[in-house]
Amino acid sequence: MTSSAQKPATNVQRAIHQLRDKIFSGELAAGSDHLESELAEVLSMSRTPVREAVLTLETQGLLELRPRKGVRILPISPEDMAEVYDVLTELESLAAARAAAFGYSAQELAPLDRAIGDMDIAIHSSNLEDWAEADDRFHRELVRLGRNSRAISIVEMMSDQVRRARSMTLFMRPLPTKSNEDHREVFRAIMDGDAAKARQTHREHREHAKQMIVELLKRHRLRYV
Amino acid sequence: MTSSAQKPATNVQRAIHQLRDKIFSGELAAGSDHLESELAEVLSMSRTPVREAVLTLETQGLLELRPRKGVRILPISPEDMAEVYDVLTELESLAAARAAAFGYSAQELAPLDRAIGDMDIAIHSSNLEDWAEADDRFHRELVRLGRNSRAISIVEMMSDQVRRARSMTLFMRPLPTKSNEDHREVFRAIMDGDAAKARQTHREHREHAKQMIVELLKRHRLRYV
DNA sequence: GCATTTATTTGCGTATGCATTAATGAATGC
DNA sequence: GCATTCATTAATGCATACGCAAATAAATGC
Repeated sequence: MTSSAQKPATNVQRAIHQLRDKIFSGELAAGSDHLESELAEVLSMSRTPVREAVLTLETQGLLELRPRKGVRILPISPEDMAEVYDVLTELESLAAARAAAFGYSAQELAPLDRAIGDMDIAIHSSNLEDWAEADDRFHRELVRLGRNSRAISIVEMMSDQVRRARSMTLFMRPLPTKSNEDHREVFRAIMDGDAAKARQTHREHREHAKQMIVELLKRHRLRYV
Repeated sequence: MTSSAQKPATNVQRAIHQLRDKIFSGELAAGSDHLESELAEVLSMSRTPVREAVLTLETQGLLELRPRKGVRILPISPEDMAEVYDVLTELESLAAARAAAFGYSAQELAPLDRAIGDMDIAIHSSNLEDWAEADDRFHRELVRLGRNSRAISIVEMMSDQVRRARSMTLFMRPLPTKSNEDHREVFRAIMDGDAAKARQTHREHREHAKQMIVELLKRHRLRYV
């Protein structure tokens, strides 16, 4: 569920996909270094497509190329996460405002509503994985409704980082009950076509989330690094 | 002045640099298609580094890879520019707010002030190129002061697009006298540490700019495409 | 022993060649 | 004359090979 989908036709795409999976699963641990040739062997293809994949992943902020020292899977510091969240906050809030302004029908907003419902269910059954999945869905759908392809792809990149950080800290966080009230409020503002409120409400929601996860990451770092 | 700087050590970097220049100068025209081998010949290097450069430029939104049809230099539609400006607006406004909150000293804000002064001078001598250069400088410095490396690099990409659009429409626009009043107001808010005002003022500034350039692009398209 | 120089290894950047497959044009049937 | 199939062309995706330069190890001088 971590990366997009389909059957990758080319080796470069396969490499991107598989490397992403390995990064998200932790098989390629944050902070670890890997030679191009090593990755090529693991993926059983030549260095060429691996190199190209790695270049792409570098621009996506998942890893870093350090000539002669291999590619380094980027760790996520609290400072990084603060940056990521600030960017996310701005672009998602923009999307919320625009979504409200577009005046979508209830039907068009159904996926959003459904995601909120699913989060409720997950919270009641204390299923954090399900909650995280539905939360992702909510945010992705929200940005999609903002209809800005550049914002969409930037947010996607930032969300990747959030997902990585969350996977390290999911077990540490309290049940996000308050969070879903926020979602409902954003949803209502969009339904009502209140752009300013949608923007502001969502901004506050993300600012809380930021504070929390940055805090968790700091604690996490203290314990493990 | 279009791309960053230094002496590129590797061919990939040279390729990126030179291709960027050719795109910005119009030597590689928006909408035109080019084979990898063709570009390789022009840059007098093999296809390998060109391919890698092209992959990078694709993620930067300057061109598009269309297998078997060559790489297409992306044209800039008014719709694209609206997207670009919306993203820019959010991230720059964030930077303005943060800059204000950081409480920079007058000395630290000097480059900003200088850029504003240079714009004044350029406007009085009706030198649009100089004005554009100083305007870029102002915005780049502003974002830098926001101290968010992700926002900085995203804004850089978006600014590239703006610069391309501007180079097509610079001669069509009125002298941006009002624009510099905006800059001054943003500057003052930052000096005063008024984050909310800095954010809001800058947002409005960018929204005006967006409206104007999108309008110009529409006219431009009508005339030339 | 320690520092400095020299030798060796090895990873990367780039060039080159080939197989695949999409696009183009020719040829055939209707 | 038009559509469909087949052959041809050619651009790409990838594998492979190689030289260079950085990093490491070895050797030499002190």
